[in-house]
Amino acid sequence: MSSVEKSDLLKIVGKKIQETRESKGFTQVDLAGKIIGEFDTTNVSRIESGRTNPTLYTLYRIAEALEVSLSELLNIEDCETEI
Amino acid sequence: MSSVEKSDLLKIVGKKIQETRESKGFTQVDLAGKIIGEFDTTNVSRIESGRTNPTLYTLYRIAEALEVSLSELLNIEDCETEI
DNA sequence: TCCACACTTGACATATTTGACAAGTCAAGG
DNA sequence: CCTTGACTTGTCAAATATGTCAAGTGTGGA
Repeated sequence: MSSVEKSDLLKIVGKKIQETRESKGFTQVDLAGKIIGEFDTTNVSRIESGRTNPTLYTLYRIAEALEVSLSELLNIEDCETEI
Repeated sequence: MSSVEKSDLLKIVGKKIQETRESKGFTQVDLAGKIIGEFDTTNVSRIESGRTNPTLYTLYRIAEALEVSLSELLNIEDCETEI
């Protein structure tokens, strides 16, 4: 509910993606390789660092590659907003 | 896990947004009005019908306006994939 | 019939994501 | 040193999301 700013939202979600990826022991290269369709490590990097505002479908493909649900990946309720 | 196609994903999420909006008794106009920043009913319509692939921040703003979490709004696990 | 409301659809300009490639940083190891 | 691996950063073209306006559809009420 906290009405997070756009740039903070992107950073929070990016960090969540990064944490999930690392917890699975994947590198960004691994992740990009597992994603459906074409996907460059460049994009992984940009999304993880919050420099880009990914689309729903992109988030979905990342969630799939990370073997978690979209819902889990975007569960930012309990996130420390320590940006 | 079912590896939904892009167009189906957009329709499923769109429908979920519509259902959530209607359950709150909002019209598309109400919703657009409650969304942070500029937002047109045109966009609500396009997103609900799955004709557009919304960005993370757009989804977040919609979730806020609907008073649900992003995670809830994108919980499509239990969705009938009856497209 | 006429009007208002809710929603859809088309077109358009602008901004931005995506995808692709090249180059740069930085750390660990040979 | 030098190389390799992981990641970042820049640029570019193409596709598309967003924001805006205008017009169209359908429904229900006065």
